[in-house]
Amino acid sequence: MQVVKIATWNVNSLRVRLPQLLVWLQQNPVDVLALQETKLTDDAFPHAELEAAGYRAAHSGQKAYNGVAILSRLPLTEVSRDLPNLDDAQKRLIAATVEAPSGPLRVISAYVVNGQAVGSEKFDYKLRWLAALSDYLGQELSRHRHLAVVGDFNIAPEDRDVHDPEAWRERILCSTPERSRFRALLELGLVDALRQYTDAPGVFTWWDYRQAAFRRNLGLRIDHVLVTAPLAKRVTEVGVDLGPRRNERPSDHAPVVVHLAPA
DNA sequence: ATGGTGGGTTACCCA
Repeated sequence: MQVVKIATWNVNSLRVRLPQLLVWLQQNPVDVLALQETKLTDDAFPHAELEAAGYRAAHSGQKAYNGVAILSRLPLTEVSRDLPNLDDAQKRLIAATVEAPSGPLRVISAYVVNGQAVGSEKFDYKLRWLAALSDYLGQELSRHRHLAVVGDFNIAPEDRDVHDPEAWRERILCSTPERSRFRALLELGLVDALRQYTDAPGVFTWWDYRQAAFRRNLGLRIDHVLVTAPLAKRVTEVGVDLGPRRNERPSDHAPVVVHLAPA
């Protein structure tokens, strides 16, 4: 049986990032790649280019904003694009079952609401969206033993995930209500794969385009891979690939990659 | 205290 490699990457426009994505997949032939912020309608999704690279894909997108996808070298079944319990026009969630030789793996690609500023209307929408995600994951966990929720959570779970915790204290991405909602996801029975792998501070996945934040490593860890306990036992490696963030015209996020030993 | 950068579209946008 083979190791299964899964990754997640907020590409901030798949139209702009597709060439970089194809290069990255060639160098990092992961089995599954979840994307966020494709910013494409479904009819504009580059299925042909990805198929030529060996990947089929399920996408849920819209014009200009949001958009999530799951790319896979293995068959995808049971694709779902709904977030129950929330009347939401924004395309922020897609789920599919990856039919791996070692057994089915449920993958959910999520682009959590950014929230703009603590206390704003968008912040309220973020908290409601996270509550609906919790409800949905509760249902999914009752059906799928090997499940991974991956994507841009727009939450830095702890101070060690923030370059300057005092400057970010109770600000968007770091506030207590957001961190409580993130902990609630873990309390459903999910494990933060990166934190199972390492206690190291200063592991970041996002750096603002402004103020040369990447060069100065002013980052936050807001992209995550959450796995069920049976999957957590199979995790052998978790890493953030800084390579794509060094590209010209990069996404502001870096990919997170997880290796799973055979079941 | 502000604004900076880079996606998107042509907006009092979104991150």
